[in-house]
Amino acid sequence: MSGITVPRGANGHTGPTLRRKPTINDVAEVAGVSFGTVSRVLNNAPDVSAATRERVLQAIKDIGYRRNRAATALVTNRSTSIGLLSDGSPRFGPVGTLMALENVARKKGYATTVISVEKPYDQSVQAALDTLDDTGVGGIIVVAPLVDMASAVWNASCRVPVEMIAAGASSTPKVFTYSENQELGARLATQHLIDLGHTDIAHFAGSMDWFDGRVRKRGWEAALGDAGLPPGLCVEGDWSPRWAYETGLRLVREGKVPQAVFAASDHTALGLIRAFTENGIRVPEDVSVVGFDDIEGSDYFLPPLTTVRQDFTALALMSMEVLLGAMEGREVDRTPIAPTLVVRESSIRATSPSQKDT
Amino acid sequence: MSGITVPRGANGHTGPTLRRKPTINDVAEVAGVSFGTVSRVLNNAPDVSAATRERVLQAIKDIGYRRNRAATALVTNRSTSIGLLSDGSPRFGPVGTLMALENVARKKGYATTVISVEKPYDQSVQAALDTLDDTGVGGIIVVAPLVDMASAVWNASCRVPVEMIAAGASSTPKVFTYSENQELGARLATQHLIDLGHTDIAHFAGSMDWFDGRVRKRGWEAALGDAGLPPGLCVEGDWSPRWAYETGLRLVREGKVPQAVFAASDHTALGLIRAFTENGIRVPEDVSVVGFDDIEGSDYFLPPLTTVRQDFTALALMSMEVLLGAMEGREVDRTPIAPTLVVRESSIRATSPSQKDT
DNA sequence: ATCGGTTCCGTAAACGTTCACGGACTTCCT
DNA sequence: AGGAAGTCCGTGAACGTTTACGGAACCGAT
Repeated sequence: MSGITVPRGANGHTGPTLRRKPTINDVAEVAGVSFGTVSRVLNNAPDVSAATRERVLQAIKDIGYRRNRAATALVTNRSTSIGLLSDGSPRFGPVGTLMALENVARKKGYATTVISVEKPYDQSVQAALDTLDDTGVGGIIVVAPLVDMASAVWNASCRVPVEMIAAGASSTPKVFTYSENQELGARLATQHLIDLGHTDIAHFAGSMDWFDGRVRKRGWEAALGDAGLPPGLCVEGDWSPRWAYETGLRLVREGKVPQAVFAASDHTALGLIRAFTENGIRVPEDVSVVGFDDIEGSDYFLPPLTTVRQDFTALALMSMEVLLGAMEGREVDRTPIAPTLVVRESSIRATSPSQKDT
Repeated sequence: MSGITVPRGANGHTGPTLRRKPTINDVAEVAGVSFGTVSRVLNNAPDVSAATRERVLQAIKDIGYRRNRAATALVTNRSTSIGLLSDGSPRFGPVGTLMALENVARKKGYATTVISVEKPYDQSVQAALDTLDDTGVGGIIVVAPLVDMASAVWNASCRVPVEMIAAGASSTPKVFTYSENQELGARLATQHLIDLGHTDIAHFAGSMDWFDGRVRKRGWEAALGDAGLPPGLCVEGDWSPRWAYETGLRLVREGKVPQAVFAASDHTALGLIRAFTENGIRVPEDVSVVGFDDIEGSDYFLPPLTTVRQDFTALALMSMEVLLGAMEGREVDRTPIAPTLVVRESSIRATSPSQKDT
């Protein structure tokens, strides 16, 4: 089983395989020109007649020539791929961003190589940045929802431009950031509850280890403050339905269930809705809840969830624009994307004045 | 804004940047040896004394040398990265697989470049394969849940080994497949319902455009057949909660709600549970339902969902093993991973004999 | 002292491109 | 007719490695 070696350059599978990758010289030969000319048509340089260009193009097609990226990268010292760095979490936001990023990169003609990092970020981030640099990326976008990870990025050094997508983190000379305006999203959600007549609005926060958690909480506070409302109950969790369920349970046990709650994520909302429902507290009749993320299926929760949706495609588009700008020395506009509120059935007008009113 | 050009090799940002990437020659110079020797220690070839090796290593560290992958790739004609191809869908299964794949690749010392394809697969798949080949990947894993995409892969040609992760698709000489044993997963789910005493077991299927949809349905049929039970109602959808909700509604309208249902995905289960619950049909008291996927939060659905979980990490590990095997001409074991059933509260023992019994 | 064998290291060619030069034609003007 | 100015194309060097080859220095044995 293990003694079999494959000749260099060959591979085990059969089918319509080429014997050897054709080079620029092969093309030159069949087209009857010099390799220099082929190179010119490849980079569509001006100094080549229409006739020979046609001939070369035909030759390229005939023998199935494809440009060797390694050779090109070697001589030009610039690359046609960009690096993506993320924490390994399969969470909704990061993954959505990643997918969208790959999409726009491809459409702009860049390949993306992604690598994810793990827990002791101080080491892993620098290593990942280096690996990415090795593979010849022209720039790097890091999706850094965790503040630990972000500070590792700040401390790291890198030859190529690094952009960080991190809600509410600040730019440094070395790495600049871009993000959705999640604070606005949180304000939208809270304001919606306020507009519905609620005055006792609690927050089931996400983890404060995440920028998203921090900034969503800040938005909630701000909306309340602007409306002249006292800050409601705020509990800080870890985004999980489990945590939300358990603290939801605790709240009903202690008789502290609020009139309305802004949950930092749809998953959080899911957990607390279960806690309430299981105890005869109806959503939205007894308590309104709004989530954040608009994950798949949130429109079919019981009840369908009012939530805020982020536009990952727009985010990806913009941040790619920003990175490309940095790579080419351009300056680009960097106003953040605004999320939108989507109103469904989990939030409803306050019927009675809040029980807590004096 | 556009007249500014950056000197070649430089980039806009400041910080502890290196002026030029040090080469093997720079190392040689500070170590006082020839570049050949440096190359030897880099590839830890035997013919170098401990003393000079140490000196070279120190020099490498001192000037922060890193090997230029493009140059290496150019001369060795083998690469240290593998390509990942997927459809762009952010669905649970594919994304989970992708993340896991990246993880094991990294741990094995391979970078991954991912690219996703869009609708007319006949063209886009071949193009993507070519692009991947261009970037110098040593092999490609395509996550092909859609049968259209898979056949595009079958028809495409590629120099490097291609592996497809597609449940229940067959291998061809050109591309070999690997997958979880999802049919087993579906059997497990259905058998669970049978063990609970249900005899009228319906299937809310996924899309038949997906291997996963096909194979999960097959598993349901097989389990029923093996138990000597008549095939129950089967409706084919598109995985969405919306579809499941609406056909769930139709079923109650037509008085056809079954005793138990195996839903092809958790999202499907979510939709149909809402349809039932809204109409006073209780889950699990009136109808048991089991899902498939174990998505985040399914343990906090109302009620917590019995479902089947796939081990993406194991899947990724195995398929990487298989691909690496193909790249190196080895043969490796290819028995599929078995998913596991996770029993929660949405499925319950049948109380009365099925209403449909004659 | 000479020789064969090790051990270590330097040298040159090659990988497939890009790019700056410069040369051979053609064309057009005076 | 004799350039000058274009137009098109070939040539050579370079990019940073790997690898095969060969040579210098040393060793112990004759």
